[in-house]
Parts: sequence; structure tokens; C-alpha cells
Amino acid sequence: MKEVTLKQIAENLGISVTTVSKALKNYPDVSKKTKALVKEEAKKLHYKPNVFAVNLRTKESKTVGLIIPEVVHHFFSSVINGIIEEAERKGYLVIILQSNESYQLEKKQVDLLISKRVDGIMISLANDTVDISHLLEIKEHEIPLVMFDKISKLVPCSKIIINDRQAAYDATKFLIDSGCKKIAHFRGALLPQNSIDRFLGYKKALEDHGLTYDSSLIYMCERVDYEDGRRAALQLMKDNKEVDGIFAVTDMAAVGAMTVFKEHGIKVPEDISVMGFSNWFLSQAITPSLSTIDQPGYEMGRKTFKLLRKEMKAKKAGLAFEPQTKILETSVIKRDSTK
Amino acid sequence: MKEVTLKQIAENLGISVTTVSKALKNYPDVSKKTKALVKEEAKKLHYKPNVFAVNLRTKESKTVGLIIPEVVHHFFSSVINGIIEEAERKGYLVIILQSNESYQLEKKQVDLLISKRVDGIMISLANDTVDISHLLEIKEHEIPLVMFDKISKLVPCSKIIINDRQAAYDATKFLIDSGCKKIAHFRGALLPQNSIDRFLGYKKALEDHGLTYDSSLIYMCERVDYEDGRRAALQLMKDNKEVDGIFAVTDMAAVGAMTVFKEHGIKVPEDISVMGFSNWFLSQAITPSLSTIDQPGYEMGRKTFKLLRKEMKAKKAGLAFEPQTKILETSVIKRDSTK
DNA sequence: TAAAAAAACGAAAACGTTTTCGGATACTAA
DNA sequence: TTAGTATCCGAAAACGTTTTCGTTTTTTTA
Repeated sequence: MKEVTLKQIAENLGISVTTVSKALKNYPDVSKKTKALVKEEAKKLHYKPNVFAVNLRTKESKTVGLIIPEVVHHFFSSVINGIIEEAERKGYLVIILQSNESYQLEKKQVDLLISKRVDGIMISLANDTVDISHLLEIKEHEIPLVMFDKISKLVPCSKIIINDRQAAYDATKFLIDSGCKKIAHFRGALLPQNSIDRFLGYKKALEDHGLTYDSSLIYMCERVDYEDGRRAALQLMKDNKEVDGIFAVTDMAAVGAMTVFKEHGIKVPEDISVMGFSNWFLSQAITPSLSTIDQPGYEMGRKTFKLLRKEMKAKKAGLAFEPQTKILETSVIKRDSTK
Repeated sequence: MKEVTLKQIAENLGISVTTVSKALKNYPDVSKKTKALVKEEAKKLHYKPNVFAVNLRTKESKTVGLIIPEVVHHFFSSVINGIIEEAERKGYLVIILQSNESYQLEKKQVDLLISKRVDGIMISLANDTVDISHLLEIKEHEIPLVMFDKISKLVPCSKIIINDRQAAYDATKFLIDSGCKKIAHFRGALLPQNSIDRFLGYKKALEDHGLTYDSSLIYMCERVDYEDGRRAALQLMKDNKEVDGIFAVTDMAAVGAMTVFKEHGIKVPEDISVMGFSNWFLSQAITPSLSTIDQPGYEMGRKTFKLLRKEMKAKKAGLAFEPQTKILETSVIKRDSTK
């Protein structure tokens, strides 16, 4: 059972490899008759072009790379979903790598993708990525690059993001409008721009509405997860600050806090309102359901690939491409954890 | 900025391409001196082998394919995590495709992976996959194949699974041991083996413990999700069967049911016990926390790739490979939704 | 019918690597 | 010295495709 090649078909038909190749790709300088003959023979033998050879010749792999901090994560897996769906539609396959929020790994993986000669790269940065030389290297290799969600403004490439600051502002304002007078913030790690922006949005909202910002109401959730939320809530209770509202950096942290409150007989939202961020599936399934900010992961994935493809097309055509930044809409989702 | 090739290095050093290639791969018939020279030059020029050429020559892509019903899914994303981690460790990249539980898509994607000439394929079947010709085709192309979780016994290939029937038996027995006398089952779709096995385990447990099986206590959760769980629970209430326990096919369905109960003042576990399946993250975050069966997704992913690699190695060495089936351990996790 | 134009085909190079196998050089033993 | 043996190197083929460009064949035009 030997592999079927152009040569095989050519020999069977007594014509040249060149003509076979051209016939299959509908070149104008092959007669209709020959084309038909070739195509028939190709079908009969179940001819499939050898992608390895095609790649080598065309210098294209029809494959793109995706580096993501975490796969087991509602938001990111939604993004993945959007990306691979859109990519497949356009004939591209997606190689997925997970940086585990580690800059070292991320750097290695970028190298990997470059040496794999993917046609484009999409990336959401690890928390501790500050050095961006590996990203610039991508550009040096002239590989189209799109960053999404967790980006670095220093890299001159297309970006798909939400307005974290505005969204956090909206969330906080929502708490204020619902009557909260003393609002704590469970913030994320210090480095990533998202955490910073959400923090700033929170702060701005307080100031704009006559509430004084109090740094002792900021609780750190390094990993922005359930456990962090629990820890922060316990600390909050111990501090006894009489807080009547919490804006948490993620739904996970918010849920962690809510379970602690439940365990201690603190009522949500009667005693304290809780606002999350991301609208993970989980937030609608718990009781009380969690008010939050809707962050459109699936759409972000699709848009990310679409933008990448635009750039890949431009590159192929030898055209210049001006990096674009798209900001996706978020919205406040009112549920039962707020008044 | 031309690409650096072996030829480039060879010319710089005044030696042949052959020697350069061999030097870089530490062939024994190249002198230490030349090797050092070549390696130095390669490093200086930042030489990276052209994978396209390597692929063509070696007929290997160092890439494997993964087809999965759904990415946004706690269990499957855990599997993905395990697979890509293990793969990367061994120098393989993973192309991920999503079948969306559609046989048609799954078939197309198998074709895609075959024509991409991946070195191996891992797959978890779509719900409506009954025809297995596309899977046999993989074998015909002599591409190593491993199926996991949702498998078909008819395909002669390695498999990584859990014992769904036993696990369901354990879950049901747990409900019985905790005092439940009338246990309903929220089952999954009719086709997939998992649903069937979980149903059978449930049934067997009842029979083994002196409870009569009653088909009117079986509620269908076609998509095994939150909404299905809600619907089934509402129906159950309407039917007024005085059920005191539920074994749900997934945690999602179980959580859906629990929220309905909560909305209607039915206490879990006092009025009714609920048992889930999978141990998704969510099950520990809700209140009351959900008792469930632990299904080790991450481990399943790692084992799946490991087995695939074994087969790929055997193939490369020209050795025969006997398909293996590995059954992973599950365990009952006792939480607050059961007595 | 000859010349010009159009249509159809194919030889060959190229993509960059790996690997076989024969040849050259240097070294050892008699 | 010669023969034999390591040691080192390189020519060339191969992987299967794409594409340029020149050649041949057919058709059209005068």
C-alpha cells in the first residue's frame, strides 16, 4: 500500500508530473480533457497531496499557534472554542500550548512555535511576563501576531481586549447605585494589566461617587481563584470593617467569598453584596446567583483569529499591515448576589 | 535577513552540507574539531532546522491530533491539560479539534488530521457516533490511535477509560447506604456507552440491595447539562414520586436539579439526596457542596498521550503493537448533598 | 499554404534536509 | 615499504510538490 503521489498518477496516464499538478490546481494551460482525466485518476487512487512537501514548497503550514495561561478555565476555554471554530472554517489548524502563567514556559513555547513555522501566533500573556523580547522576536521572524485579553501595550501588534477599567468601573458603580456605602475590592496579582485596570476602575468609581478610597479595603487574590476568595473573605471578616459590598476580580474569587459568608451566617446580598467578573458558567449555577460582568470569551476567540487571518493574508500578498486594537463590549449582569 | 540553512553554514566553513548536517546530529564519522566548528557557527547564525524539510525527509511531524466533543467543559479541558503537558514534555505539539458532539464534524476532522499527517491521533467520540469507518481509516493509514472516555469497543485500538458501570454502582450504593429508599436516575443520551453504563450500574446497585428498579424514575438529560438537570427536576416534582435520592449522570445536571429544589424549598440532603458524577470544580463551590464521583481528567490525559507515544515508538521501530486498555480508578467523594 | 498566434505540455530547478555509500586521508603493523 | 585499518569527508539521491520558462502542437489568419 504505497502512498499515492503525483508521479504515480502521471505514470498511469503517461503524462508528466507537471501537468498532473497543474491539472489538479486548475491551471489555465491544461486542456479540459486532461484535467478531467487527471482528476478522475486522482479520485480513483484517493490521492491526497503530501502536506510536508507542500509546506516545504509554499513555506506555509496552514497551522497557527495559541499560547494561553490556563486551559482549565471557563473564560479561556471559551476563547479556545471561538478560535478553533473560526480557524477550522478557514482551513487552519490550531496548536495549543499552556504557559501555566509562567514567563519561562511562555518564552520556550514561543520559540517552539517559531521553529514549527506556524503561519501565525495568538497569545494571552502569563501573569509574570514583563520582558517582551520573545514577543518582539515573533515580529522579527515576520510571523503575524495577535494578543488578546492579557496583553502588553509595548508590543506593536494587533490586540483584542475588553476595557477592564471601564468594566470594573461599571461593576463598582452598580454596587454603589444599589446602596453600598463601603465596598471592598478583591484584587488580582500586582503585575498583569488586567488586575491593575480593574483596580483602577474600582477606585475611580468610588471617587466619582463620593466614597473615599481606603487601601485597607483592598485584599490580594494572587491566583484569583476560589481558595484566594475564601482566604480574603476570612481576613475581611477578621478585620471587621463593616463592609457592605465586594467587587471581586473574578467570579471564582467571588464564589469563594460567598461560601465563606454562607458558612458564617452572613447573608448575601442582605448583609453584603458581591459582584464578580467574567460571567463564568458557575456564576449562574450557585445560590444566590452571582452578579457579574459579562466578558465575551467566545467572541473574543473568533475576533482574535479573524484579525490574525487578516494579517496573514496581508503578509502573503506582500502588503503592509497596520496593527489594530479591538475593544469588545462588556455588560453588567444583575443576579441575586446584589440588591 | 535570509533564512539560515545548512548550506549557509557549509559555505561559511568551506565544507559540505552533508558534514554540517552530520556534525549537528553528532554522527560518529565527524571529527570533534569539525563538530565544534559547525556548532559554533550554527549558534552564531541562530540556525534553526527547517521543520518542513525535516518533516518531508523523516515523514514525521512531531505533531499529534486531538478530537474532543467539547472544549468548554471541566472534564475535557482537564484532559486537554494532561495531554498537552505530557506531549510537550516529549517534544510533541497538539492540534486540538472540537467535534461539537457531531458525527459529521468528527468524520471531517479525522480526515483533516490524516491529511495533515499527524504522528498520532487521540479521540473521545461524539454522542451520535455509531459508524466507525472513519476510525478504521485511521488504522488503515497506520496512524497510531488512542481513544479515551467516550470510546467504541468495536475499534481495535488502545483505550483509556474509567469503569462507568462500577462507578455508577458505587454512587448508587452510596445513596442506598446513606438511607435512600427511592432513588431516581437522571440519565444521559441513549447512544453513548457512558450513559448506558452509568444507567446499568445504577440499576444493578438497586437490584443488589433490595430496591426494585422502576423505569418511571429514569429522567432523560439529553445534553447532560445544567438546563437538562433543571427540567428533569421540575418534572420529577410534578410527578410527585416521593423520591428521596437522585443519581445524576453529570455534576451539571445534578447542580441544575439542586437549584430547582432550592427554589422550591426542598432541602438537600434532608428531603432529598443528590449525587453527581465527574467531580467538576463547580461541585465543591456550590452550597450544599455536591457529593460525586471523582473522574480523573488530568490523569486520563497524561495516560492517553503516554499510551499513544508507546504506540508511535513501536511503529517507528517497526515493532508490532498490541492495543491496551487502561481502566482508571474512580472514587466516591462525600460532600454535603448526601446524608 | 505559410506565417503568426494560441493552446497544451514538460524539463528542470527549487524548497532544505537526511542518509547511503564510496573515496580520501592518516595512522598502524608487518 | 606495503598492506591493512581507522578516521573523516562529500557527492548524490531522495522526500513530493510547485512554478518558471522553453518547446511542441494545434489553431487561426492572411
